[in-house]
Amino acid sequence: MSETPAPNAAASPAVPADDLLITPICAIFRRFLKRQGLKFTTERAQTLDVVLGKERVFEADELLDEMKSAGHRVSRATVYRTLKHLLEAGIIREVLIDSNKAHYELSFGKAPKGHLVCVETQRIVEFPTAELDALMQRICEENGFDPVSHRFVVYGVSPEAQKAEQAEQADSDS
Amino acid sequence: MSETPAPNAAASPAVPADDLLITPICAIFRRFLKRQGLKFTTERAQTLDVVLGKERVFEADELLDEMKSAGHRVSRATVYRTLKHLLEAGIIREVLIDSNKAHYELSFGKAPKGHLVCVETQRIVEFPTAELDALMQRICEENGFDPVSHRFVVYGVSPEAQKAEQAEQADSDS
DNA sequence: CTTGCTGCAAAAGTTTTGCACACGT
DNA sequence: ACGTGTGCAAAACTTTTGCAGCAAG
Repeated sequence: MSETPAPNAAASPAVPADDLLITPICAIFRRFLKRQGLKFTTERAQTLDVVLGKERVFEADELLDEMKSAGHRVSRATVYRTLKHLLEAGIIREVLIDSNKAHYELSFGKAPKGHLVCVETQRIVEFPTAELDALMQRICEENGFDPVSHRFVVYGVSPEAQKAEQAEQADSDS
Repeated sequence: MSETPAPNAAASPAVPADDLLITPICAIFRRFLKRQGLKFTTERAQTLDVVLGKERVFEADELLDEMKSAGHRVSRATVYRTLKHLLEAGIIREVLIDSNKAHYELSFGKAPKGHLVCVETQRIVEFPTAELDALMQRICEENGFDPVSHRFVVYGVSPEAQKAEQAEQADSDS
């Protein structure tokens, strides 16, 4: 059951480049489904809708909660199944933040981002990764690989957590 | 229950730099444990021993199997508990390969490595990441973070998998 | 109508934990 | 002796799956 991680490459054959900017993502998803002999159901539409509202990294359970809050009646199973399709359609991509649960982000049309994660508070800051794309190319060439995507995660202690730590120190001194 | 990912930084205060090259890792682990008021047990020694033999990325269950093969009687629970301590001691680090299970590698004294993963065969190639250390510094400075570590994973299609794919194409043409 | 989809509940896979007993220091 | 550690089995969590009824094309 080892899972193929976010095959962004699948997005390229999915939609002609020209359509990328003018076609609503919803239509793109519908086309993707049709091409695979799959159906565009209410649940899938609602899931996509909530996903499109996400500006940051999210996880499956969080998405489910948000959908229920939005008044959509959808099962956990369906959310997981739909996330798989959104991955294959290249509309979202997987972000590796920790090894316990999957994290996703909207990827449509956007360049891959780096993620700076606070090891104390789990706060996540995104940053652009222009130089990493070049590095990916080079590494792949050197090893005969065909590049698909890359992930760069930096772990550190956020300013907030640093302050909290200092406060703790002061406490133990008293 | 969110888990702190491989705090490599914990390694620095653990052992004076001079000892790094002359002290057996076993002694370093023992010291680390003593400092924390923990005990150096047979099971922990055996786990460290098997871990030291690993040249590549490994996972918890794989480690347990290998230990049993080596004739060590140890429980799964103890392996997991010991991995936590090895992480804190900075002797191993976590490698994010997929979001279903944790992967580790021996990190002692070694610079962080990048990983090139084949999305088809899961084969992993390591590569050095000198330029990424500098990038980590810069990103952390820009955001007021205190750098701890970083992970860079590139996904691609390995030469083997490319060949297999071409063979498949040829098949469907016939 | 035919085929795929949903929800439920159960299963599967990894990691954690409570408890009684055993072992380093 | 004291305070940790260990093993076991159960629990916790995320993700997957089988199945019966339901809905899209």
